[in-house]
Amino acid sequence: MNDNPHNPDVSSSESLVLAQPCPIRDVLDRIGDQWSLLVLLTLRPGTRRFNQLRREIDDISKQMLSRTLKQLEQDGLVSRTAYPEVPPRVEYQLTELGQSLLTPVAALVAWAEQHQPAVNAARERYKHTTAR
Amino acid sequence: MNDNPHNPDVSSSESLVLAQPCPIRDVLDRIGDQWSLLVLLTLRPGTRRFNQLRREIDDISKQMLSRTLKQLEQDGLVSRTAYPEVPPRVEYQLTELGQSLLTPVAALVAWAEQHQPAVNAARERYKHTTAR
DNA sequence: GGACATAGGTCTACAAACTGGACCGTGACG
DNA sequence: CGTCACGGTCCAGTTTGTAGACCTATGTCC
Repeated sequence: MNDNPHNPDVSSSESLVLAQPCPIRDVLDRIGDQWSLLVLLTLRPGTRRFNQLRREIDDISKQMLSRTLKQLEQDGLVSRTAYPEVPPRVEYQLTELGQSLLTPVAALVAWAEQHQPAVNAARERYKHTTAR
Repeated sequence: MNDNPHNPDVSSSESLVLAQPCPIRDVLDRIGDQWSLLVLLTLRPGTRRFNQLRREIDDISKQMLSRTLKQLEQDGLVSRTAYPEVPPRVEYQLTELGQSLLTPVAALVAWAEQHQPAVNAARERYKHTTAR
């Protein structure tokens, strides 16, 4: 399969750093799951309760929020505090690790804000130049 | 609904910056789709052909790679050059915009590498403390 | 005291997204 | 002359996400 005669020396020209068990993949798979970054960003200003997060993110389903929070907690990015009251009260907040992640994420958000016009322009251009 | 005695003044404490039509969501939805960042990172060292990308990323399906590349091209992050040869040759490379995005992404990757032990430790801890 | 609301979930159908493999057309290799 | 390779697309089947009913247990209203 990889001893292809047309394609000499493939293995050495490809870096293959992203082959499955690597830290980049590992972390990217977590935060690149549509919701995690959003939750983290929403927690940036401070502690939030479950439904509060849901309202702020607005189009996340309960199940996904629940699952995402559980993962973030598992990864040590968010801490969960449940108060044994009725109705229950549960507070989520960033851990130190979670806050440290927000630094690079903030850079990403800054990029998004800064380059949004360029992206939109590219999209417009694509619509016009597309041959299909 | 928001006159909950435990939760005074909810509406004013919620920032709601992430309500749907916002640049953050817009860009995060693109790059947070499991594959886009990976493709971008794989293109970082230079031009790549379709199947070359597929081999380097290794567990991406043809369809998703095709779709992801199309989106990245649409957003002006990647350029596509098809040579009318047989068998066809198609080269993808980062645009300037795409390269500019890699700066904050690299910061994220650096975070991932640096804090991977902490994340793994948190996962271990979770496994032990969990009551279920 | 009985109905109803409330917070934080979970469970269950149903819908959307993703996967793996077949397929396409044409030229080069064996 | 059969088979492989390239860059895709298309289809069937599996996985993932969604909306909404439901749960627990108390406080509030009447």
